[in-house]
Amino acid sequence: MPTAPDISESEWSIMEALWESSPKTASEVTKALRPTMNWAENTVRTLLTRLVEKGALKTAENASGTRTFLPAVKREACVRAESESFMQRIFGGAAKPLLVHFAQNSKLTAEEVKELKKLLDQSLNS
Amino acid sequence: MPTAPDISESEWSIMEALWESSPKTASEVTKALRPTMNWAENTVRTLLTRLVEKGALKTAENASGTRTFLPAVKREACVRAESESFMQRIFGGAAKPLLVHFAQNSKLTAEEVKELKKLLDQSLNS
DNA sequence: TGCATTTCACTACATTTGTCGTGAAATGGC
DNA sequence: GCCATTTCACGACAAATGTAGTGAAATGCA
Repeated sequence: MPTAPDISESEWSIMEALWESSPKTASEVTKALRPTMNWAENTVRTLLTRLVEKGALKTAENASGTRTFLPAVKREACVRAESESFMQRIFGGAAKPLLVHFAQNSKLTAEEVKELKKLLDQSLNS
Repeated sequence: MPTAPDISESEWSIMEALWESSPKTASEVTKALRPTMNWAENTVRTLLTRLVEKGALKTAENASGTRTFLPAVKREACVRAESESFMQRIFGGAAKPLLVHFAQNSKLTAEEVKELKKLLDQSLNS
């Protein structure tokens, strides 16, 4: 399994677009992101290139001979890596204070609370 | 209240040392961090200076005329800001998937689970 | 088949971050 | 009062990030 590479904030947007649906050409990625990030196509291309260098994306030829991009690492793995590093940085690596923080600072519906409590229980006898 | 400034990873270590106990002189901070980060004193001084520029730290003279540093922003505020930005970046701003992720990926004791469930309940009728 | 458009590989350039080094200025001891 | 030590203010410099621009090459269409 490929170790999740270090993905910067802008790069993360690119990854999201491709995790959501891939493969995509550079201009398709640009279009997909157009509503949120108003990036020039070259900006997107630069980020795509860097992500390929980092091993976060792979490329493939599509029918019309142009290049397409697709994830080389699973979103879940990257989320885990980022989460781990965040927890390390801000909460000294401890899950509990982190969970306390978000439990206290989020407004959740009764439904969500029920669901989370169930998950917490399951995390015990597994 | 001062908006929490953007604090980088290395800078965060400095802040922790000062949140934990302040004021401290530059060399005191260096010594405090020595076990973990093996930074040259000048490195620490640079980070201290940058943090003062960013408004994250204030300075004061101590008895012996040398400068001491102390936080200008509360840890809780910075934690909140970092957490918010992390949640935004990785979980699209939604607390539930974040909590789900950490609930599933952490090994918690029965005690901690109980405590967290209580907090979740409280987050409802508040 | 010649031109307009798209794609790409390079280069660029300002900021931020991580890590110090230098050299002057201030201080504490003797 | 003089020297060794500390403290600081600045400058330095490479890597990572954000955000493109240029110019050549490939393609699609009239």
